[in-house]
Amino acid sequence: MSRAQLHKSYHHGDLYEQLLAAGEEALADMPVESVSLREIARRAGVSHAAPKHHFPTMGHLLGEIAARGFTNFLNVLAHAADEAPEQKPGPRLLAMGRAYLRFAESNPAIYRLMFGTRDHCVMTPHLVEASFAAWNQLHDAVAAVTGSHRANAGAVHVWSSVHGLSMLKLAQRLPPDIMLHNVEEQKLRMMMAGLTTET
Amino acid sequence: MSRAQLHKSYHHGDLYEQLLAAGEEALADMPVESVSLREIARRAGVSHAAPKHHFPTMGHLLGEIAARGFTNFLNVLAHAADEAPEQKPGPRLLAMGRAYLRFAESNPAIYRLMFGTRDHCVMTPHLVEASFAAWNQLHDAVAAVTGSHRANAGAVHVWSSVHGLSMLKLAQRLPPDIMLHNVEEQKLRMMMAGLTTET
DNA sequence: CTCCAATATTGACAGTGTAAACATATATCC
DNA sequence: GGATATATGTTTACACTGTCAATATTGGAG
Repeated sequence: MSRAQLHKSYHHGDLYEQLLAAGEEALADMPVESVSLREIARRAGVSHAAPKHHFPTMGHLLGEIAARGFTNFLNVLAHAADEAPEQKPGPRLLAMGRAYLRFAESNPAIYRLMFGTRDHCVMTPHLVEASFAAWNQLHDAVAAVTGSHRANAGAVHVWSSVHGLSMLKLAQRLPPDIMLHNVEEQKLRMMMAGLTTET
Repeated sequence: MSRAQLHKSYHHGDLYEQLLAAGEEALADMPVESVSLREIARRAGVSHAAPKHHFPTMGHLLGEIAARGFTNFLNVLAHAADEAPEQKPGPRLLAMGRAYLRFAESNPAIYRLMFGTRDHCVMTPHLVEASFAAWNQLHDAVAAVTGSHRANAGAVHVWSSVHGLSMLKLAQRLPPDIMLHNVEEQKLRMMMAGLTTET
């Protein structure tokens, strides 16, 4: 056991982190149905039962990955709002909407995990907290546009819109010739118009 | 083999139909992660390999179930439009929107299958056709409101809205105290307002 | 230095989807 | 009508999965 000490000890060090990283990696570069607990363990260079000591269940591992997805998501949206061409509530919200669509498109597997109908991931406290934080962020951005009355309905309206569009695109349930960039922009504007129209 | 002839012969008769029915039944009354091909075969009273002679793959079976879901869905929406309190394009579309939300809520498993990100079901020709028909129905209902220009963007807008709301509710990604019936109605009205506002 | 708790491995188990080999019933042809 | 081919069942086998129990190794506290 002389030189093994340096490079690779029996105990892994921070397998917890490594498993999360390996999981995100796997979700990013292989078909989602092949992402198994054993595959993630393989990628972390560890036996198939090792994760048990860090996550009671595969669902908990995926839940934690989803939680990270949410906090990353929140940061991306906040950044987008701050980079909006004009620092007023409307343009800020619109910039967040565009960033939302971009996030879903470029992180499809993690996005599905975040909003999956709990087929896989367990509602870990971290996940509840992170997803709630994301909701609050959106809610506040909407409230800045609508005023505090109608903020709830407004937030539901906006989130439904961008989430629905993201999911339809991911699931490829839209006719293939329809989703030109232009249509996406028009759709976002209809969303904004519905928000600010008094009825 | 005297009396067995009457009740249960070796050959099943129409296992194809029975498998679809058993699958729908299973999706309706057990947690989705327990719906396996073998479970469906069990429910149809047949060995686990029997389905192979009717569906090349479990994905194809599920795809066919999803296709049926879509045609049922189309009928429900058409009926709702015809029952709208006022036979004008706006009220008809609104009635369809409400029916959409109701359908998703009362058929959660099949709805998830229909719009799932192809984790499970295969894009069978039937499925492509049925989902395309549903899209066309919605597209026409929207076009009747907006006129043919902006019909594409309008249909994307409407479908995204109701689909997104349905999915968020199914996935329970909305704060639990927020989704009062009132909010849902407000959201639908914002959707309609966005549709008809010239920008 | 010793011993314990933490954390890894190995092996087992029930369950999965698919495929191949085998059995039986139905339909077709002579 | 009886042989036979085809459709459609069953059984068995395989590789894989998530989880658990038993075992091995290690780092750190006393």
